[in-house]
Amino acid sequence: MNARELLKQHVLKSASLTDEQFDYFFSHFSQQSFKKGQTIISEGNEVECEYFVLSGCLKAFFINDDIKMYILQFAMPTWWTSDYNALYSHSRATINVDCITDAEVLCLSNADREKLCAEIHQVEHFFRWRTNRGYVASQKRLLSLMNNDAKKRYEELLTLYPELYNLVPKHLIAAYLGITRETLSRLYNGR
Amino acid sequence: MNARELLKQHVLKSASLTDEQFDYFFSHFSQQSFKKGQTIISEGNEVECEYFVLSGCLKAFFINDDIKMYILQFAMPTWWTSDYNALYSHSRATINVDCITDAEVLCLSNADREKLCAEIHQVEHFFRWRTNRGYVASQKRLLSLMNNDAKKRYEELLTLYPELYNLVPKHLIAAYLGITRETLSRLYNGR
DNA sequence: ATAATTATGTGACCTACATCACATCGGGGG
DNA sequence: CCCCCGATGTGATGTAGGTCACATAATTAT
Repeated sequence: MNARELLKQHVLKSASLTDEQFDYFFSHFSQQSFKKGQTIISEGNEVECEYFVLSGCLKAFFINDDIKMYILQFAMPTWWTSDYNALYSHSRATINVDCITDAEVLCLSNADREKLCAEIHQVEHFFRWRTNRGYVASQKRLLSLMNNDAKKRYEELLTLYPELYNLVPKHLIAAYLGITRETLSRLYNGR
Repeated sequence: MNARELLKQHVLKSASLTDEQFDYFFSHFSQQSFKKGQTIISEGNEVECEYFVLSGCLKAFFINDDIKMYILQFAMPTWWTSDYNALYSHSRATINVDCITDAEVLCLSNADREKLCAEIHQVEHFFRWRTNRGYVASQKRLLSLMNNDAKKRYEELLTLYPELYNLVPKHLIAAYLGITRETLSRLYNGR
């Protein structure tokens, strides 16, 4: 499926746009290709855009003072990602986004999103629901982090996104779960 | 300040409604009063409404199988709360909301919110931004939970919301931080 | 193909926080 | 006014997961 169709099917799930409206909406996106390992957003820089993943897999992550990485989000096809804190508040990025595999994305600028939301009520509706779902998912992950031990969180992740198992190196899975790669290795190799 | 003015000032921060629009918007809210300890949403029941806090302090919390409580959110004046997962997906509540102090709230039904969002573009805009901010806050808390130890999280919480210190019993602060009351006690009484 | 990274496994030991047990304090209802 | 229960403090001990160290397998670059 091409970029236009993939985005269209995704958007129409939660908003009803006419064909003309969608074409206008789509005209504000630019397609970009990245190689495995390339950085899309890096800490300290301005953040202009959010990204809709067409193919491949990205990660949004934070590096702390001890150079430990924590992964906020994996982003696979039809997922959106960015440093939303920086994007919404027009501040510098505090997280990074890069490519776990080669990837293609559609890029939408903050200014264009706001313009489109103001111009087309249904676009605003779409973005409200996208964030609603993100918010609920984030709350669930918070609860899981407080309530479940590492093993349960690992099983939960693989149940929710089985495709990650082969796609993503284990030390990144660990960084998502909030544990070390050693602990993760011990979890599935029985202590 | 009365309920109408408090909500109006809150809404106008991120949306521009005319006086008539706001009056219409406001007419869909119903005011309710609760006593300390009263339950507003309880696990297993249908969730109809979300709540805008006028006065007092609520907590949204989860109780796990071991009867341990985890607090997802405190809600103070001008904050919104509900079980959004249940509310949005029309399922039964998996979390509870009750009153830490006597409280007054404005109650808006899910159906009315959607109706208002569809009727008034600026209302949809308002709710999009409200959730945007909630999403960013939730991501920050996730990072903090993974990256910082209990002491740092405690200091962070008190810096962000100093009013909680006198308002909320310590065992609830602990339940928010994801630690036991004993550990919290040891943190600020130097081991 | 070979060298150089990068990812993963595994042991020994350490630490933050949990658990359990019991003491004390303080405020609201009878 | 007193009693009782919820909130808090504190010690002794248990444990999940972290840290460090080193070995080995799998990719990537040359």
